[in-house]
Amino acid sequence: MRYMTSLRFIDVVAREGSIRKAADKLAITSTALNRRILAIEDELGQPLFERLPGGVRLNTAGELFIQHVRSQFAELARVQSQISDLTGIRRGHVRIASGADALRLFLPQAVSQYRALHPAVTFALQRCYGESAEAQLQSLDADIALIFAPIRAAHVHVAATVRQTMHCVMPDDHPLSRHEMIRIRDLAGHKLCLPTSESGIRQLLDAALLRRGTEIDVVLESDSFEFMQNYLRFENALGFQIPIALTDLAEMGLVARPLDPADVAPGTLHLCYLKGRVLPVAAAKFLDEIITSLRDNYGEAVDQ
Amino acid sequence: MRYMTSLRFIDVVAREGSIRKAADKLAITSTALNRRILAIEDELGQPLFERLPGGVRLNTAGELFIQHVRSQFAELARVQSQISDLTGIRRGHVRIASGADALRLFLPQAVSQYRALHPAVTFALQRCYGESAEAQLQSLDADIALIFAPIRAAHVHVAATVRQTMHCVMPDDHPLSRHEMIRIRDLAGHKLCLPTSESGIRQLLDAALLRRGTEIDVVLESDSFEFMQNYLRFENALGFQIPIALTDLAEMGLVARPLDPADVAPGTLHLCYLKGRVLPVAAAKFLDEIITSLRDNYGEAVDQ
DNA sequence: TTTACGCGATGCGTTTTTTGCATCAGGAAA
DNA sequence: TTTCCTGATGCAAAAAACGCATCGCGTAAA
Repeated sequence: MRYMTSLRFIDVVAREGSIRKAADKLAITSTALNRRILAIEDELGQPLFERLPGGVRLNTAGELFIQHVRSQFAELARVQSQISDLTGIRRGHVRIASGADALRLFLPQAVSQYRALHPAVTFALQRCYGESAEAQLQSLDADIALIFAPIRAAHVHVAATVRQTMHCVMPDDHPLSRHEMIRIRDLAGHKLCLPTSESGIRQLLDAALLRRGTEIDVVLESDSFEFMQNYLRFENALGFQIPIALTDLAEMGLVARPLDPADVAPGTLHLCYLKGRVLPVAAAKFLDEIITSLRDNYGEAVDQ
Repeated sequence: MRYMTSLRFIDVVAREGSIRKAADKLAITSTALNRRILAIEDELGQPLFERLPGGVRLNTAGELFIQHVRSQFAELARVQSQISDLTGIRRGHVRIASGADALRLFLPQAVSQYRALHPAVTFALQRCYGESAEAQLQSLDADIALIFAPIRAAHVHVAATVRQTMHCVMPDDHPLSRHEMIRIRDLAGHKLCLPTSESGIRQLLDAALLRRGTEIDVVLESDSFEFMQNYLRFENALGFQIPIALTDLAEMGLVARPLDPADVAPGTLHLCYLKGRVLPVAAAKFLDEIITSLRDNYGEAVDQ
């Protein structure tokens, strides 16, 4: 919307930390941008940015204002989406922050299914870990977050949760594949591939290993599930996954076996949005779809 | 704020129901205003107003949008107020919708007291009855409402309540002035001045009179408490008031006597704001002041 | 210490946008 | 039918935004 130009500009300047860089990004000259900002500061009666030798930075007033600006954008998107819905055509843009787990199979399916019904709705999917997902919800850069990690922030509303039992992934001829359920002590002596320490899976495993005092042999660490899953085929090693991320195992000659919940506490997948926020129609309806889908596919999704 | 010009214009057009009238009010030509509206409708992708032969009227999309626009104004005011507070000087504008009761003495005192501490805060006081007060909260034309009537709307948050026992006001030489407490049946045979039927006082009285089946002699009806109070001095009649509106009785040769609560149920004065709204600093702090003051002066104010 | 570089601020001429005037088209009421 | 109101539109003038060149200032490299 045209009348929000100045606000959009201010947002970019705040993100870039520099008027000149923001001007480049916005394809205008720095002088024009600078004057817009001066004009708004003038209207507000006080500066929003402190001028540093290397650029600008929001001051306290600026922090308050930028929060307001971002909520205005989110609100406008919501109203536009609501208005579009009046005509019968659902429009909108849904921004999702998700861990790599759900990005593998669950979200691609869910999004394509939704887009089949509502082709005018577009999506943006951002891969990220727990804390940054919460940050993105708060800065209104994401509408919905789906993360496998404990929720720390009080300003996040959890719309649904799903228990996920940790699974061990291995080539189907791996010795451990004969076990129906795997104990932590069984891992000793085997080669392990682990996600990096930001991952919720890794954190649960680390906690379990520490508790049991098991010595393990980590041969590979990666933040890419896809890489690890492919890697298992070449080196006869063990990977770890939660059910929502399990995909294409049979085709790749892999199998998954649950870890004994007594050893590794099942983690919880959280579906969240910013507390107090009214989501745009498109996002709200998509959220409903995911909740249903989680419940259908993984059992005990809990509306909250 | 300059960037909100178009939104302000749309708001006025919606209120006036006519582009030309709105243009007059805004001191621009109707063509300029018309084009701004067409531009916004164009950007939104659909009209906000239906064109009638006698003007324009919001359509469904317009209703949604205008609500968004008004909440943006309220939000901006809140942020501005919050920013001003950072500098130590509290600025802002507080809009209060109140019944005539509290406008007599309580609010004048409260406002002047607050302005003595914060001279940069300005006030607007709108006299109105229960339902319209609720409407003004919802349309964001008022920040705070103080009304002596039941709260009907679910979207209103009650910040505090005060019980108010109905009082009978009369010249100090009136025969009933010898009673410590007045029963409904005592009113028979006396001349009564009653508020109009929109008033909460009148509604409580009507209910009581109906229940007791008392025949009364209404000689005067008015929506002006000041007029009625002055009138009592000339015709030896009875008026009705709640404690918060009692003022200057002795100087005017008047006395007040409580009506028996068994006859006339005590009413409740409600201090409210729109549910879910975050008030500007100035309004929020003033609200706190009023709550304290109500509690100190009228006892049992209940924070909710 | 000097020099060079990057930053935001500002004066001035140019371009784009907005506004006002005159006018049109169409419905409602006299 | 006539009159009066409404919103919409073409065109010229006024206003705002923009880009260029340049300034002052602080940091960092020479």
